[in-house]
Amino acid sequence: MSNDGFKPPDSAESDRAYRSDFEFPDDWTFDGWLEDYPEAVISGSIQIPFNQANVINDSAGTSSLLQVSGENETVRERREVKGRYAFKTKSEVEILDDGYRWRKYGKKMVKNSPNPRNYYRCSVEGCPVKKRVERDRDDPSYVITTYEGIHSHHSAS
DNA sequence: CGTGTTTGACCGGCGC
DNA sequence: GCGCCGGTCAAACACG
Repeated sequence: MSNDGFKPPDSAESDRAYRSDFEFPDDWTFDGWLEDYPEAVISGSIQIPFNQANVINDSAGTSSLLQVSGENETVRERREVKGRYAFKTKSEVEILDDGYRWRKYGKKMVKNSPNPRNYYRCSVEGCPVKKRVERDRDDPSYVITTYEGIHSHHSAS
């Protein structure tokens, strides 16, 4: 398996240096693929459950890759800490259909990155889930999506 | 009219 | 304090 586009951190400290705008706490861990977003779409219209994808953990078990081959081959990296999930997806499009409806509520330029960060909230009334979408500043062919919170519902819309 | 986007203002935390 | 920085609000706007 190729790790192109993703360099596993030697330590939490070096990883934070590598991606300093992502505030992963020191004790962030990988603990399995999303149960909360089982229907996430990888790219375009290709839709597969996460648990059917190929999962690769690094030796420390602190990060992982999700690799899916197909006509739109996509590599994803996922990290999790305390209900916050970050994915790195190789994709030309930033609007990745993950099965939920989102309402954009903000957009900011972040320091040291030429790319804006977009803020979305789940469209379902009262649902607390938010996500951020931005391009990887080091490799703009990747889109980083960070989910926060647990849906208060199960239907996608 | 219903829903979602755009965009500058606003706000709170933090370092100096 | 003050200013920077990231996150959110909300009024105006777009579009079916």
